[in-house]
Amino acid sequence: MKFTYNLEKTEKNTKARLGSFRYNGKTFLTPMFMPVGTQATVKTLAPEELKEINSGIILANTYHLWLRPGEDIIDMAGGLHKFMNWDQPILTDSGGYQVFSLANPKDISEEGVKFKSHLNGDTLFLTPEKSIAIQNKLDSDIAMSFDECPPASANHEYMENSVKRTIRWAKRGKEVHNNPNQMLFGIVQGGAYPDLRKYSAIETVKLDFDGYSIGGVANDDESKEDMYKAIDYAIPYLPENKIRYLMGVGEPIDLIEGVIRGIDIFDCVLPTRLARHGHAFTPQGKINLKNAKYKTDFTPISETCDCYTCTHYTKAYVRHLITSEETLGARLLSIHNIRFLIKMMEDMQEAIKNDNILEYKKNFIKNYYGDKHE
RNA sequence: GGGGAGAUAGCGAAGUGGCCAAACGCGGCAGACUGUAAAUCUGUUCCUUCGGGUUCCAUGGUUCAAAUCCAUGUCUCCCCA
Repeated sequence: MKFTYNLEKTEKNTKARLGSFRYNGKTFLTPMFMPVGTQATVKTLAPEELKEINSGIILANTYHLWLRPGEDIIDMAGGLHKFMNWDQPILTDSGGYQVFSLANPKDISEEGVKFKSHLNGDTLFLTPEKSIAIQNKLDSDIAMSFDECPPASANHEYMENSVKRTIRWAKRGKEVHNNPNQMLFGIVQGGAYPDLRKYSAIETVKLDFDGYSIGGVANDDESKEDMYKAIDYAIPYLPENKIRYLMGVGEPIDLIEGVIRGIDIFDCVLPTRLARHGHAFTPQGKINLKNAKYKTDFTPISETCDCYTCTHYTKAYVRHLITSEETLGARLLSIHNIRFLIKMMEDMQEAIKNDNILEYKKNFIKNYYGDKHE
């Protein structure tokens, strides 16, 4: 293992945690936001740009890299870090989310999951053993157990069977995991059912992973309340001294709610996807730069943001790039949106130190939603 | 000068008697997006007090009914001299 997690402190009024780890001579603090680089790249951004906005871990995807270029080629390149020129931590998702997005319920068996390749329609079969073997070869720092990520709308019976199978899969994956430099995380499922989240957490922890994640949230039409409850149901059963990772969550308000509930790391495609679609996070809420009203707005996206985009360019210019489909627009907005979320995490780290995260939340909501919310 | 083709909503382009306020694409205006099949997808785009009103180069005509048929005019493009 290339790093170990240290829990530094827990905030006085909430379950928010400040943690740290050292990697390649640098110290990283949690709570942390992980930009998503599915295909061994955070879309439109170079590693230097990610470091400049203080990114820590990034996420890559087993399924996508398995299909292209293939784990053997990445192995030949000397592993994912060398291949993509990233010397900070990498977490690889297991392909579990692709069970949700690419497969049908009937394609899921005890053995594994049948997929149709999104590239050429080939029938593929991914198993827990295969997912871990691929991740071992990719040589990421954190591998994820192969899980099923069922829809939030799944009924109790389906969810219970799914949770139990995911635990069996986790066990199978752990048994074949053999990269000593790589941590392996377990995934808690169970939807919004208290008994299943508890059961999943207890049984997953019994398998003794290097960290734990909460998955299956923010799928389909799940309400925010259900998502927060899912976290609350699982957290009490997770060990204090291990990283807790809430998978796939990245709306600003959800990051705050997650941190307050005891989550350490998050990943989400939102900042980069919204960027490509012309949206920007600002302290006063999300804005759509494609809107005509920004045509002649020669002010930065955010006056208070320290990112390269906000310190050098105007809304009108970024809007022009986006509407002209110039790739620099997506890049500048990706820089800004990721920086916005990372800055939130930095502010929350500070707030945890100062035991005033509830005040941070209150102020954030007041600015972000104004009169529209709470 | 002779022969031919055409003029449809912001643009391109279907439609060639009724099912046409008029397909489709682009552009415009908005919306969605939470472990990325996602630089994608959705809605909307003549006017309207939502009852309706006014359109398919112009004018006149045929018809119960015309973007569609006929006549004349205007303009555009192509070929030959």
